[in-house]
Amino acid sequence: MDYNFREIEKRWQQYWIDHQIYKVTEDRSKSKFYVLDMFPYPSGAGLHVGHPLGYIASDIFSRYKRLQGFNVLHPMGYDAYGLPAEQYAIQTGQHPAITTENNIKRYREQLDKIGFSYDWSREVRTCDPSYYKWTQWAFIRMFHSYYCNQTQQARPIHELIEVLSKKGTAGLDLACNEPMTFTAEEWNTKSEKEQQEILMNYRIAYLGDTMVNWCPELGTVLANDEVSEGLSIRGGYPVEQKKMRQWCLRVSAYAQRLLDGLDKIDWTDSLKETQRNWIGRSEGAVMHFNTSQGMAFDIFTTRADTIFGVTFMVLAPESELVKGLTTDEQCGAVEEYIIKTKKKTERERIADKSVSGVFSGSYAIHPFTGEQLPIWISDYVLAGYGTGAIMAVPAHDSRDYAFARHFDLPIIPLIEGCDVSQESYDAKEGIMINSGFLNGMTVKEAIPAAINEVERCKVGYRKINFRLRDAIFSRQRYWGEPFPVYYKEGMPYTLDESELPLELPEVDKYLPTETGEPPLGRAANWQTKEGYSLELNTMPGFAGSSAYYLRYMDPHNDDVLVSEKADSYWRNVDLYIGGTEHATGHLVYSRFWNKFLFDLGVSCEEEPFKKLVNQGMIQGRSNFVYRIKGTNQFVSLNLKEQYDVTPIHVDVNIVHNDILNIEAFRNWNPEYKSAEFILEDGKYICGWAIEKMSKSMFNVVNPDDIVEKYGADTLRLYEMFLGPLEQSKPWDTNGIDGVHRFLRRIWNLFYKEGELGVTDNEPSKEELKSLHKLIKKVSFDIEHFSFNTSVSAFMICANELTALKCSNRTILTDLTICLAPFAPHIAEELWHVLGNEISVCDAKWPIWNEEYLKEDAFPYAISFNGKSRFVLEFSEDTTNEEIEKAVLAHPNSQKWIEGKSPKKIIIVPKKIVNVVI
RNA sequence: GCUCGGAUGGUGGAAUGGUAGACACGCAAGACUUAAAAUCUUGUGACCAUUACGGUUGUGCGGGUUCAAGUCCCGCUCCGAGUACCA
Repeated sequence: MDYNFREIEKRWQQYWIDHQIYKVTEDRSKSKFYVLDMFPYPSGAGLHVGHPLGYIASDIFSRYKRLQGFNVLHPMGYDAYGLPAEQYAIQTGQHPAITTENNIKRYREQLDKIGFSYDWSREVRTCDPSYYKWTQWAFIRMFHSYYCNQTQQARPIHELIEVLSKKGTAGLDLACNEPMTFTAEEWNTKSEKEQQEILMNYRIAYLGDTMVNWCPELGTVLANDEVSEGLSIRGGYPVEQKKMRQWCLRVSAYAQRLLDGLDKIDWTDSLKETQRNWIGRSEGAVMHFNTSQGMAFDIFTTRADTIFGVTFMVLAPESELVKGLTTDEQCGAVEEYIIKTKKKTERERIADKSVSGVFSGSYAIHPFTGEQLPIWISDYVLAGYGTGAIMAVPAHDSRDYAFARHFDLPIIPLIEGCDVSQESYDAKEGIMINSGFLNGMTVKEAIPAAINEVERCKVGYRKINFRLRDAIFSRQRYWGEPFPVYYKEGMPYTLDESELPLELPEVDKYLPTETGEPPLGRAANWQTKEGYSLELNTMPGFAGSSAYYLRYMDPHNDDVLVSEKADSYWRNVDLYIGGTEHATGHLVYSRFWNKFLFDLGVSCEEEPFKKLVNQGMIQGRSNFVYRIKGTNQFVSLNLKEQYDVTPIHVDVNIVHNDILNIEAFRNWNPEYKSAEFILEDGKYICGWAIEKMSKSMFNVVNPDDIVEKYGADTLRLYEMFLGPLEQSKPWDTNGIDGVHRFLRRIWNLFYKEGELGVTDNEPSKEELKSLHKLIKKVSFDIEHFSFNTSVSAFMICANELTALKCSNRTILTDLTICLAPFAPHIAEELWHVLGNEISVCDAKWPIWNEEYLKEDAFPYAISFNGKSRFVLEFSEDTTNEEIEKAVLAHPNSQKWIEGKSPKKIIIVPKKIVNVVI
């Protein structure tokens, strides 16, 4: 019987469905293990061969854990809301729900072919009302919560209302937009609307006027992580800064906890570092400056020690302070400058490194020297960070230095021996000079000393600042979760939780209304609350993906997001596999969202993802043919130098091992119907290059084609064999024959000349050794995510057992179990061939026996002065004296000793003998 | 600019400080075939030698630690990823 993977894979996939092999329940008699993939956005292009890489790795791990006796939760779903479906809807009028549904169907077919062990009964889709009910529910809870900085947790807002009505703001430390102080009497005399406005300052989900990334092309605002270098991540359209009233989530309140939590989770250092940079904690001081105008303002600095080097102040053009600090005679110039900077898109502003600015006309007063410091306005200061104003120390900050040089402002060096004639001295090292009470201190001593003095003189206070901004949560789009919000006298109120889900209405077009309202403004007869109008924005993409891992625990529960029973059993994700591209988006929002739910008592773990592994990207490997210019003649790779040629991308699917299938090429494109070829050795050899996998490069490899040609097991093994999981690497179908041959070799251990040839005799010593070496290696490799080397270990073992002509039942049984996580179909088949009734998924992972791994003799590399020369074998109990004697007496040694007597002989047991001459 | 990775044959990649190049692709030779494919066997870093045994050299570059360095330390070069007027 031959290895007929098509028949085998179809049969066992059906068997797994029929027997509900992958369905899991909360079985408290077993330890749980939760393995999660980042769920995909179902795009119209379908899966290419790069997408399943992480899924295969997580599937191997889940299956391995299950074989070890764990109760494994391994679910899958779809991140179904997103821009591409909506853009497609705008162009074609096709409802995004239909596009999405079709794409999901396609994804599911593709995934099913690969043989994953997902419990599909737990599937979630973010666009499904029964799912987004809980996204809306979490939003309502955020709206009705505030964040207490003293206890570092979210609390229900009614508790705050009670405190405010009794004590006012006295003694409170709350996360807010603007610090406020008022008494209980003041609070109690305010109207409902005024009270609501005040509460908005404290809510975790709040409506705020903030500078947002506005993308005119997409007609929506975007979050910081959706923008890179002034362009939208989706589509690459320019993004500009605009002030808008938007829903925001107070992620910044959780900054310290998000930072601290990183120490408790098992993620890679680089990913943690990326999050630390994104959170951007910096310790420093807020300092208070009075001005010549009488008005005062605050700045933030991390270098309070450089206070004596301040020679001017700078405000961001968007800063509220600009108006009050501009003198009448400078008014025109300032206005002109602000208009000019506003016109620049974010991208232009970043690209434009030239220095610009304008003098406001007023002066700040130095808190220690009383000196007058001119106040400038420049776009190198950002409104969104700190207070939107800085003290400029040109000697020790490169940006201030460039500005000072450009406008010819004074530069005062503060560190002994530093040379500021060409550039600023930014390093925090050296001895302070020109700095009053700080003189003689090192910079490291001066920083805290300066802050202490600032606090003592009451000109400022110690402050920790975070770069992490609140998340902007509104999108002016159709295809997203509607907000469960209605407006009464211009103030937002949430729907009652019993009214959820608020379903997405139908619209006639997926474009903004004529009056510029979001697409939901087109919804006719949308349900309304007592005649009040509903919120027309929708939630962003990350809303639905922020708590999906909790919903998988209890996906059909209509009463709660997740029951206490399910949550307390599954707790959090033990292993999360996905790409690094979510480092500052999804992985921050999810942690925030989960911490909020933790504060609410909904989630019992503060961190959602205990261990996280990033799989690398799979790039494309493009193939080229070389057309001789002006002809329809193509020349093979190694002859192309003799001609003037144009390289042309050719579909990698009609190229095998870089050899072009000429017939397929002629049929590929009518243009090449009559193409002629200059061959080498009768073949046309193509050139190649590593590029992004994309349609336009004709280098997309579809997993379906690989499965059709080689089978799912070969695909799974080959994806792992390609290289280390975490590394980016190009897909190269060349080489897949190797793993396919390996599977056939395994098959041939069972079948000899078409007959099943498994025997029941005692396994030999060599067979046991080969098998147990494999068990040990594979167990170790899976735990360390070194799947590529475990595939190699399988190949070595198969080669050894083939050479030993092994057909032993006990050996083959354990081999089959080891293979099951990697190649489940063939393993299931062979497992049943061996006479087992249950699924191989429920077998028991074998444990290696060190007894079998014992060596009779160990090869010792015999080295002279550290250079290996030859190999001798010694048994474990050979004494050092005997080894020395044997080495020196060996005829090969004479050449290296050259008659001298060795100075020293180092013997490392089982490894090496080094003779130092 | 800053942060974090990485650099090993023709290719993908192995290697707890201890025989560098496992395993696989490719290539070459051979076996089986009328032939091809498939399969199997052998060889395969480079250079030198070849009757055999063998020798020299070799993990981006330059130093260092060590009996011993691809691996550890210091200084570079190049490549990749993330981030960026964050005060």
